Amino acid sequence: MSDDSNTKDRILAAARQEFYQKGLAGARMAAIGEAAGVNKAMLHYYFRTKQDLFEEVFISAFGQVIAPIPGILMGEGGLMDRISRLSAYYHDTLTQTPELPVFVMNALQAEGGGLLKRVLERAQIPLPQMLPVLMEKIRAELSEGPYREMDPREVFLNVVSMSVFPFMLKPFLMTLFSMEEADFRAFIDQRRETVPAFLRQALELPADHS
Amino acid sequence: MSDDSNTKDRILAAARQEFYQKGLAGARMAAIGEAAGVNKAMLHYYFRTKQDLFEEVFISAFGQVIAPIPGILMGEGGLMDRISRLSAYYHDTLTQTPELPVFVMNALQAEGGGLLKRVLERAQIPLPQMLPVLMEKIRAELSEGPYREMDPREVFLNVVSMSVFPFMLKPFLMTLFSMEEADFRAFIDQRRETVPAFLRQALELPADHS
DNA sequence: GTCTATATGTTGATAGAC
DNA sequence: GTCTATCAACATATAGAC
Repeated sequence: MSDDSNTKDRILAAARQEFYQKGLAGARMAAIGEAAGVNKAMLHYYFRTKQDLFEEVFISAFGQVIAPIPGILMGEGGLMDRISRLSAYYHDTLTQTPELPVFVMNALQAEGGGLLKRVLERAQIPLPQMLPVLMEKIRAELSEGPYREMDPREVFLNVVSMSVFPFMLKPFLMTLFSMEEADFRAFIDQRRETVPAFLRQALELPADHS
Repeated sequence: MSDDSNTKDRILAAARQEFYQKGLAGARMAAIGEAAGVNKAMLHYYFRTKQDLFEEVFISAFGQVIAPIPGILMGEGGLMDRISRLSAYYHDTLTQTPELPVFVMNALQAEGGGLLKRVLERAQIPLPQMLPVLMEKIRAELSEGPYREMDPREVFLNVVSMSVFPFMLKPFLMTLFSMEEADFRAFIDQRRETVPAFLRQALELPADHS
């Protein structure tokens, strides 16, 4: 697939770096070419325009963020187990690529609704169709199991918020808490355990003492 | 202060709109001028360069996001009350300006650590000095009150994550959950109550039944 | 497929009249 | 303070040789 000896893939990898950090408007085709070890002209040979190259990168990033959701949340195990798996998935993905969420959300905010619609059509992403089913499943589990009453959309939202947002705050946290790279890593790593525990405490009813 | 009959303030207001949505690189000086009802040249008359104008806007946005934290979390009342007030503050601010967090975090990611350092020096923001005191206060309250053991930084992080991140997901949520503007508003408004409740359940120890 | 050279269009910024 | 006119500096994109 993404072979580094393949020119097209080297360009894509370089474009990812550049777009992730600078966004569509801030990215420079020359910088991408240089990082990929080829001339600017090659970028246009493989991907007609900057916009096209950008959307290729965006679709892949977008997929990384939302494609795994249905598989994880509709998969095996109890509700809390699946929630923990989703949280762990984001933790692992974003540990490797912490710039991902800011890139995606900034693109969505800057390029307007058109981008999202185009991407949902082009890339076959099952989430939009799955989501109502998913929410109904969670709603049913919440009302059966020993859980507090909650809007299933809010459960979903709280899980994602606590799992993803701290990575976006990385530059923030490092400055405010006087952290080095290793400190941040240690801090964020402990959340791999504490986030699911926190969610469990918030969602589960306390054991009956009678 | 920000008087609409004042040219400088009209420019600042227009710049905010433009920078919030498009970021530094994507924003156009011509667009800002047009929105402010003045010529491009005026922007340079009041704010020498695009970069200067941007940093003016960024500092104000950054302050809106973090300046109120010490006052709220060091203020009156119990821990849960102050946490609820912080959550409510973000809720109200971001209801009016949902683009704010993506703008701030994108700027931080794109412009690198230099921006943050410059801003913390220029704008007198007390948070960095206050934060250790704040964390120690929370730590003490957690160990005294009927709360679960937790890293106070994580408490802080979870509060902010659940309060802020959903606003960043606005375009996402509207598409995925098939919401109109009014639907989103209703959904996010209910969180003004449910988020503090969720946090309380996660943090407080269940009442003793004996 | 890959490069050099160049066309073409924007954009931030300034000079200077009013 | 505000405008018009203009400059200089990129940056994307293409043409064409190898």
